[in-house]
Amino acid sequence: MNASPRRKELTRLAAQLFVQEGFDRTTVRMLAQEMGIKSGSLFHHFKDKHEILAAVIEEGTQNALNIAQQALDDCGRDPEVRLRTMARAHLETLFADRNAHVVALFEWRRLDPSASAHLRHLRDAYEALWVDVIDDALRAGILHGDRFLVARFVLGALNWTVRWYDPHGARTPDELADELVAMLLPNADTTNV
Amino acid sequence: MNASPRRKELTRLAAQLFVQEGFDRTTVRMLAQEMGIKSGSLFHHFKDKHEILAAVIEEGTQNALNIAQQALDDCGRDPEVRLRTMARAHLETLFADRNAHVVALFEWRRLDPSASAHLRHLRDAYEALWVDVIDDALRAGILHGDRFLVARFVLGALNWTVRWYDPHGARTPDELADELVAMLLPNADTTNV
DNA sequence: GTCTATAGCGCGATAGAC
DNA sequence: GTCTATCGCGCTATAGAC
Repeated sequence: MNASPRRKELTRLAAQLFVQEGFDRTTVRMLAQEMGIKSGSLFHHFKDKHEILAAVIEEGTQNALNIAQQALDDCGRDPEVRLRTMARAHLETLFADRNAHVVALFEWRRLDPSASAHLRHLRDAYEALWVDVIDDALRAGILHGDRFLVARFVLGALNWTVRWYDPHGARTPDELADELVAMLLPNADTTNV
Repeated sequence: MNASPRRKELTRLAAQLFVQEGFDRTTVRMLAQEMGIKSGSLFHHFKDKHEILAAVIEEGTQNALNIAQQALDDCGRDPEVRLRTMARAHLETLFADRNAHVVALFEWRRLDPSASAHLRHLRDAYEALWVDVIDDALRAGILHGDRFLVARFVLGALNWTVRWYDPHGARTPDELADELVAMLLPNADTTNV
């Protein structure tokens, strides 16, 4: 869609507010103030408030997809390494890149139906990446269970970290990802990472 | 607090709407209609909209605590069984009992600070139950990792099921709980449940 | 305990000047 | 591309009759 640098910047600021306050409680006046303009001017860039949300979610999901794909391309073929790579990439987009991916996960239901239909393929592509990696791990015998269930349980564990994890606390996001993988693959040699 | 049967019933109806629409998008007019009264009458039972949320969350957390505690009391001392029991109890309060516990998990941040402070001990008690069970599993050597991290990962995986699991689909909530435990304890004999 | 009526406010969005 | 000004609506909550 429209991807002017200005609009990109506004989308980035919107993502921050949507994470802090939630979409419903974020007003167009708050968004405008954060962007240094008046609320009326916002509607020159976006046709309505929901289009801002769609832009944030598209950005967040696309970014997660790009980062995960890139990381997978660079990490070799070992199933355990690939699993750890995906977990790290996921937490990186949630906590380092920040905001847009969190909004995509937690405000998806606020999308209007047409935007949701348009963005579903992006989300599905990201989930497909995960199912592939899980599948490799299942075939290698280092994980067990139904591929879709395992993928959703692992993603759930990762997504929920948004609610309790402090990225500036004792553990880095990478360490947190490694702890999750270590819990799932107790027999692997992960003590000397 | 005030726990008249009438208020209990209204709280139950409110929980349903809060899950369907989210707290912010649920209006007092919608709540009143669902309860068969006019919106002004609502404020005879609750001093404001936030007090309704606090009542729902208290109900949901207390109920989760009661059910989990009861289930643990009845299930013996085997660490694996206790873990499975907790997972089943958690999904039962999310999908069978329905609604109030879901609201407690997903709308906690909408509580005003005083209500949040007042209810924190309930949530902590429930989490403490989980950490105890996880601790037993760690000491028995059937799970590995940091007690708090493992508890939060497992709870995250369970909580996120609200976003994708259909309790009327192919798997019952109990089966889903068992699948999660089977993923975590791959060496246990769970094939003949 | 529920009603009617409405106060008072903040919201999303628009119009037209610059 | 941003401004000022404002419309029209729906929201939470209140007041007072019944």
